[in-house]
Amino acid sequence: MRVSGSVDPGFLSDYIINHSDDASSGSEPTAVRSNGFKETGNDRSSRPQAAILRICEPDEERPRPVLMPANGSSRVIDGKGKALMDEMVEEDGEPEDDRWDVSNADTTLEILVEMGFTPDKVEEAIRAHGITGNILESVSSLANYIVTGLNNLNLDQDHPDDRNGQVGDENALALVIKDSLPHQDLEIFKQVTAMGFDAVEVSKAIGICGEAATGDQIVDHIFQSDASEKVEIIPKVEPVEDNSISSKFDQLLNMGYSYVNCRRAVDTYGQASICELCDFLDALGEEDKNQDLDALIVARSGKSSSDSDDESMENGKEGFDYFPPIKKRRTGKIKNTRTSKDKRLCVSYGSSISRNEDLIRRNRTGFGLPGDIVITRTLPPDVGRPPYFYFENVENMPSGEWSNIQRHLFNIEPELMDALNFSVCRRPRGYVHNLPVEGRMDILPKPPMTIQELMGSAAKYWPDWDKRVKLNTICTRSATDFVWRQIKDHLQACEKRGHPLDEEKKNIMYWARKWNLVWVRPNKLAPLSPEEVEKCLGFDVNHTRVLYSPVDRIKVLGNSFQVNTVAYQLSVLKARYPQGMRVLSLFSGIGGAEVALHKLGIILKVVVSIEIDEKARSVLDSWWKSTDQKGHLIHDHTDVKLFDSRVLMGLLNKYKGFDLVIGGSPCNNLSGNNRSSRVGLQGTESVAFFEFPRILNVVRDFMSDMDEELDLDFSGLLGQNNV
DNA sequence: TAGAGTCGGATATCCGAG
DNA sequence: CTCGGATATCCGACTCTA
Repeated sequence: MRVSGSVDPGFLSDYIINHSDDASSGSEPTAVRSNGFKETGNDRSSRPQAAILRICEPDEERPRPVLMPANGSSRVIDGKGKALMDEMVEEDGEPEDDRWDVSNADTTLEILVEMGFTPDKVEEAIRAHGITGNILESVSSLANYIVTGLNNLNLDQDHPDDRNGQVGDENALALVIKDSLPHQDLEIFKQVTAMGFDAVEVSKAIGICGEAATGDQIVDHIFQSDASEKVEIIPKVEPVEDNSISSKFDQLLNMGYSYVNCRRAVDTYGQASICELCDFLDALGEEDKNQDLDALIVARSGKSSSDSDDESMENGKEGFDYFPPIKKRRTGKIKNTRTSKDKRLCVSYGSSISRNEDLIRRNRTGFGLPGDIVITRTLPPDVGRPPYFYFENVENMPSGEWSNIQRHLFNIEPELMDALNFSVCRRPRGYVHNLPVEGRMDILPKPPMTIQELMGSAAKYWPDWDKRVKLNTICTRSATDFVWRQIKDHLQACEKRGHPLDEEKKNIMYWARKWNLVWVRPNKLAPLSPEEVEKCLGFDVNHTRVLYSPVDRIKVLGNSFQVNTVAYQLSVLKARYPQGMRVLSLFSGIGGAEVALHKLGIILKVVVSIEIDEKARSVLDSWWKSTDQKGHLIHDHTDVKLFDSRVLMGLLNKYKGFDLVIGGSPCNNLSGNNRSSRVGLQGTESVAFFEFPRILNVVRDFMSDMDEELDLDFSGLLGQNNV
């Protein structure tokens, strides 16, 4: 296990910069969070770590919530650092390290004291570590040195006598922290640091998340914050009294392991201790090594974990509802079954996968298909609440881009779904959403599920040697004459001869698969018609007819959702919004989301649709009119990049918020089909993705503020009633 | 490890309207 | 003849699957 306890250099550099600025100005401090929102000193939710850690006397009021250190404190330190360094040189001689720099000693000492460390502790750390020429490095390494000791504290010691020097310096600092935190914060601080998270990170997270934050939220924040990426956090493991599988699952989740990995761990080794499960999860990160939990367990306890758990699992006595019935665990050594594909997925999704997960991913069944047992999931309360959001994009992105998307969408793992399960065509997509997953339902009528169903009477021309039942992904372009030249000779030879040769079959099938060609007459292949594509994607026939040009119709359809797939995932909204929904539809295209909601029978009270393509907009307009919608379609905004907060706030105020933010951002720079500019999310078109979280956050903040106001109104009413 | 699949882009050429 | 829109042609790499 790696050593925990490090300090975010980013925070420190900010701190140092702010420190130097503020020391001279003395102005009311204001910090800017990474999300761009300003935090003022009067807002308790913005209470930064420096304030939390600041030392205060027992009778002193809680430190004022400022990010900058209190003015004047440096005067106390003035000269002490340099004196200390001089003393060390006198004692130990001049160090050989040329980075040893006395000039920064005062500043480093000052900053550490401002951060809340006792001068004595800082002095001890300096004596042990020295000071380099770089202030940031010095502060970071010294703070780590001290905080590592802090993490090992027993914070439950609460005897007043301890303050009088009966415990060490670290405990003195711990008690200072206790004094400067309200009871609730302290409990959370203890709870989260007990998981092994860095005390400074925890303090910082508590400061940002505010008074009402739960332990889960603090952990989430740490993982979601940019800072967390720079900090290697290995949870420490405490013995647990509650040995139920669900409890272990919760604990592992709270420690910050991914949902998928937690599932894998308890699925495979539900009866192992938390400590062992953590080792197993850590081992998953060792991609090139075969890990064997049994061996770990035996090495630690001398007893195999496989003795007793099979029985209890078979009995299913835990009643665990996080996932389908647990399979009997394997005994003996665990082979490293992870293929290179798994490893790539690890990079893409930030987690590793088990055989079951592998199966789910290979079939792209997400949290379960209609009729399956649904795999439920747990989202942090703050993430799982309305407004709901739903983001879609191609599954096969350049490596790491799904991870990037996740980071901007509350670290929710994408649900991999292939429209093949709902229609005749492949369409492997990733969906990041905060929708509930229980109670999903399919919409009727179902689209054709096989090519033969799709082709109707023309199916009789299908040769028996073409074994295709499903189509490949529908793209934005059809086959051209070039394709015909490739297969024309083969087809003509077939016609003359009456049957194809193996080589001809192979060539014909290559192009037929590549361009989704279907048999429309004997020995005659053709690309799908726009009407057939509409059927495949779950739209009504002639949904795009308003465009007239088949090329345009194919293009806008190729960029669209598969309606049945999306409707299945959105179906949970039907019962929740019986009066209808207010929808903010980004990258609307031809209205796949709107059509899905409509087919679900959800009333579209308001749809604010943003789509840059005029042709696609005209399709949605046409559909809206043809289906006689009673709600409002706001279709004035074309470019999400121009959809700024001012405009958005106007709409939010007008409609009192949105219930759903939905959209699939451009995949141009992500699709494997793109040969010239598959550069990832930073590409010219795909960069528009970042507008999704930007807009979503504005909506969430607005809705959150509205909820608070309602709460206030409600409490006011209660008060009146009480009177 | 070979085969298969991918919400595509840039440029050249064609064609019809004015 | 010019211009603009539509169509044709050429362009691999990355990733998953069996």
